[in-house]
Amino acid sequence: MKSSKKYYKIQNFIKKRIQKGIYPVGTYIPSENEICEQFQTTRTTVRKALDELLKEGFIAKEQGKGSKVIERRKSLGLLTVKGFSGAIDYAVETTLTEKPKITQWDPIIAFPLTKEEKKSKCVYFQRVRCINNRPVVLENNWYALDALEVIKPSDFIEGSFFKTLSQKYLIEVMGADQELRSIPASKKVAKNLGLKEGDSILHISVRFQTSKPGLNLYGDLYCNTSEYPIRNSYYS
Amino acid sequence: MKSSKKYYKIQNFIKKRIQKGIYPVGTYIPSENEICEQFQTTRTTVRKALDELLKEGFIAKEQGKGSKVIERRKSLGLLTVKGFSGAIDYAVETTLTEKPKITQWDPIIAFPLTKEEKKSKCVYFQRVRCINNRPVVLENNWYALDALEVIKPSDFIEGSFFKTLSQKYLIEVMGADQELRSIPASKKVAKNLGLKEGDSILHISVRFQTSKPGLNLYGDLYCNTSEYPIRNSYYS
DNA sequence: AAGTGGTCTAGACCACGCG
DNA sequence: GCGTGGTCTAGACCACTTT
Repeated sequence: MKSSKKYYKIQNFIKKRIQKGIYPVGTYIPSENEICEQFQTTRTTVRKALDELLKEGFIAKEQGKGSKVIERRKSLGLLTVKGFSGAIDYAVETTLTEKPKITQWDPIIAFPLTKEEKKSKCVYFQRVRCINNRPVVLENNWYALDALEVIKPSDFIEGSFFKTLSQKYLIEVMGADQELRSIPASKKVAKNLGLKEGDSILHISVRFQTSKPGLNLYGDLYCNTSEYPIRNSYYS
Repeated sequence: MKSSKKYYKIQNFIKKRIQKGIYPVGTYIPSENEICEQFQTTRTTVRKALDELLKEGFIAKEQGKGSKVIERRKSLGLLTVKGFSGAIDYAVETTLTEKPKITQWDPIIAFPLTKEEKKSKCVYFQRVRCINNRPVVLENNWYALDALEVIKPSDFIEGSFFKTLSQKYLIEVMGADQELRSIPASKKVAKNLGLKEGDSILHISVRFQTSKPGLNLYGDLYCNTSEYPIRNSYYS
């Protein structure tokens, strides 16, 4: 039951300190030798722990210098607006257009809910992402109330739900499934995005899995891609 | 000057044998101890080599059994038609509508070409992907002639360019960048996909990076997502 | 020169799958 | 019981960055 692996303990110890901001982004964590001493172990074990943190995207290793805390990579493959996390940065502003509230599950959700989720009420909120003061993405989100309390509007960190999860609840996004469709805009969505009814927009249904058992975040996004395409990257 | 790392040699040795089919998919590669003996080294080094192959998606480890050769994961995040690599499998048939031929670079390519690519002529081909005999995706592809000879139509393995690259040339796809836009169908594209002009379709611009230096594959895809959405998944 | 991470050795014991 | 991969020890030397 208890994972008594030494490298796992080290890995979690450091991860928690990163999440809590004790090792802030951009700084270096203690050297491998220092960690060895602290945990009374050998470099092989410490390196295994750091390798895991590397895979999870918490640190980057720099030979001759140390292991640097990095911004966790873009919520793991979340499709991003072009430039959002790239070199040419557009200023993306997020507005909370519907504050988190308890409601029923919306049948529009494209993924099957778990038994536990079906039994639970859900929390819903809506955001609009703007670039240059023009709305580009309309985003609806749901999660199970049984898995996480209703988040307060003031808790959104820079409009980001994931940053809130990570920094306030120590929960990380572990993976995502997405479905993409090109559709004509409905009257309602068109109004929200400043478009005409029938204009081509991108509809994304997404399910994010988190490190907290039972907590999935479901999303329903409408994107105006005419000016800012949606982009994503992969590497191995 | 020791030219290369031991684990790297082992890694490449095994990778080549997998690519060549000496270790077919589904079989087990030699045990760690056997590899140790063969290369006169220790398990630490062998395990480092196997860890790399694991990351690259060539093998899966099974405790108590061995390391099994697996189907390389879905071209690394290539967006796939729903069900294509999932449980409910649609039969996707690929038709080569334009055979590979030497031509000029098309300005529609959404990514900047490298200096070497600009100097080179390029190879172009076009395919249509059908489900239930109905066209769903129209796909244009380009690559630099200087980086790879003109591939023969008969060399396409199950309509797949990537399988051809892997099995015939031992080249693997290492990563991809994509841009997605929702657009109204042009007359030409509409005709190819059996749609009306102006219908909403998904336009994907993609650049695949390969393990062969200088070889990138550029793609320009038009997808009818009304019936079969495009899907992708991530995990960490 | 000192400190960091990268590679490697030569062992050990454990957990798991299977006959 | 045996072979497999998983974890771990206690060292060594190298390549790289900084002082």
